Amino acid sequence: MEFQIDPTSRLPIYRQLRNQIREAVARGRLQPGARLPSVRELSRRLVVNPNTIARVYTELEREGILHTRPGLGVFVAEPKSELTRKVRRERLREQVDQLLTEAVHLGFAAHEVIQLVKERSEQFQWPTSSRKSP
Amino acid sequence: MEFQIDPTSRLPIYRQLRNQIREAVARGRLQPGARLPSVRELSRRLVVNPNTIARVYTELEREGILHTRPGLGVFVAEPKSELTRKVRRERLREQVDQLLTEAVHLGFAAHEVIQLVKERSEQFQWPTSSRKSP
Amino acid sequence: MEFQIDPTSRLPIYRQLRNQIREAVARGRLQPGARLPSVRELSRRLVVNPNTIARVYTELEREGILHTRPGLGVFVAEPKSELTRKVRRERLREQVDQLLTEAVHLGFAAHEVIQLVKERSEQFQWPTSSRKSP
Amino acid sequence: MEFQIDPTSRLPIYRQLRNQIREAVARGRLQPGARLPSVRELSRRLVVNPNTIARVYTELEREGILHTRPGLGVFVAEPKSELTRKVRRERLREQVDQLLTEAVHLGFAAHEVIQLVKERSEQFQWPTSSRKSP
DNA sequence: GTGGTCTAGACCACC
DNA sequence: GTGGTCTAGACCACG
Repeated sequence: MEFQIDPTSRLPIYRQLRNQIREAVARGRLQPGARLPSVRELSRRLVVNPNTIARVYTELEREGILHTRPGLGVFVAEPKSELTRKVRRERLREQVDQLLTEAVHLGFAAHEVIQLVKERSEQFQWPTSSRKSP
Repeated sequence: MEFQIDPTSRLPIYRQLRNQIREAVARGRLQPGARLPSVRELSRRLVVNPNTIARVYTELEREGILHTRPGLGVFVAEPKSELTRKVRRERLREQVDQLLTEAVHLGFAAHEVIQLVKERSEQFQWPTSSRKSP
Repeated sequence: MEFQIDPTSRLPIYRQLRNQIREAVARGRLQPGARLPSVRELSRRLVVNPNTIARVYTELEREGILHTRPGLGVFVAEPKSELTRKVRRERLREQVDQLLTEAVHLGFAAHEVIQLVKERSEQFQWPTSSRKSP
Repeated sequence: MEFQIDPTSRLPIYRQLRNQIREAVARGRLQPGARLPSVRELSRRLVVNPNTIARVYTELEREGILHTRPGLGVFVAEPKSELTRKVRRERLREQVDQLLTEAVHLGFAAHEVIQLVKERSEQFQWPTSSRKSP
């Protein structure tokens, strides 16, 4: 996996990296069980303080996306969602409204947005029916 | 227009207000030419520092969403996007990928996301200009 | 609120503090809306690095127990649980089994444990029926 | 006895195994006098470093739960607690408060916790000694 | 080797 | 004033 940090971005480094890992997992480019670079290695590679990398890994572990095996490294966790259906639904709705707001201001038409969502969704790895979710 | 500040949100006040105005415009609840409350009035109504309100108006003016007519007030601007099609398309794609990433981690299926986008899009006011689909 | 750190404990400082805040909230000694000491103040009081205090506050915010109002301080959040009933049940069961294991090894009888749970439970602030939980 | 190591757990291996043995003894699934697998054998079975197994046995021996008879193997010790009633009581109280704190934050009611403690307690093997209730 | 914790001190955004 | 982010560098626990 290639991760990239833009130091000129107003988005904090740890958020940039966190987003990239989240997306890589969602696309299936990082499969469950895959090992991520060690804190120290990624720190050297991105020229970022090890604490910052560790923070990203810790946060993603608390989100249930990664898991740490002490002494061995950090790995992609099996997907699971422990949140209520209601909460999950609400979060999704917020994201959708945010997308639509942006789309209107960018001057797109509704059908263009829907079309793009359909296209891009093919590049993501959607949960199978056996997925553990409420 | 009723704006609401949620003090329990981790989102800064000025971002909450900015988002609400952006969304109100995108939904057509604030039409081009509509006058917004004065900085002083909104400041009183929301119990928020006037500097914070002024900052929001300034930022939205820089984005081309609002327009200040000195001595008269702040108004919703005519929609226009000075960005090239390529840049706008790229921004939309980023937003879509972000939505899809979130959706996967929340455990939704692709068709559920598409369905929700369709539903919610009916509540927004899409441009009527001569813009064509890609 | 009086918080106390035992530097000789094998439990990390941030965990000690985190547990104390969690318990204070659960007992109702810290009510929703109450303001906690600022990072810097608590840092001085406990002679602990500000980063360590900030870490505790951040973690408890992500657990939904505290919330931060930038520039104003950190406050106790309204109680809510976004987890599935199943997950919550499972977590409780684990805690109970852990307690019972400990009790057996300490040489207590079952009725003594149950009696103590009843007694101590009166000192905690249990959710009301209107509590938002799945 | 079947012991299981969950490599996805954030709990160190030696803690997982230690907890499982403690719990098995408390439930009576490992009776006093029972022989545990040798370090070497358990190491092979769980695919875990022998040092890690040895560490667990050593710790549990220090706790008085296991007893090593050189050349013969490791055995479950007779239950005894050398702690004063006061210390034991205090430890139990801490565990109970920890459970109740967790329960409140998970959104349970007091009677639900008490009910679960009663239910689960039937699966444990309580001391039959002459100890009396307080 | 791995990650986890803590300190010290800097700079920024928010109100 | 408040919290948020980042760096540098130390020490410990784990396997």
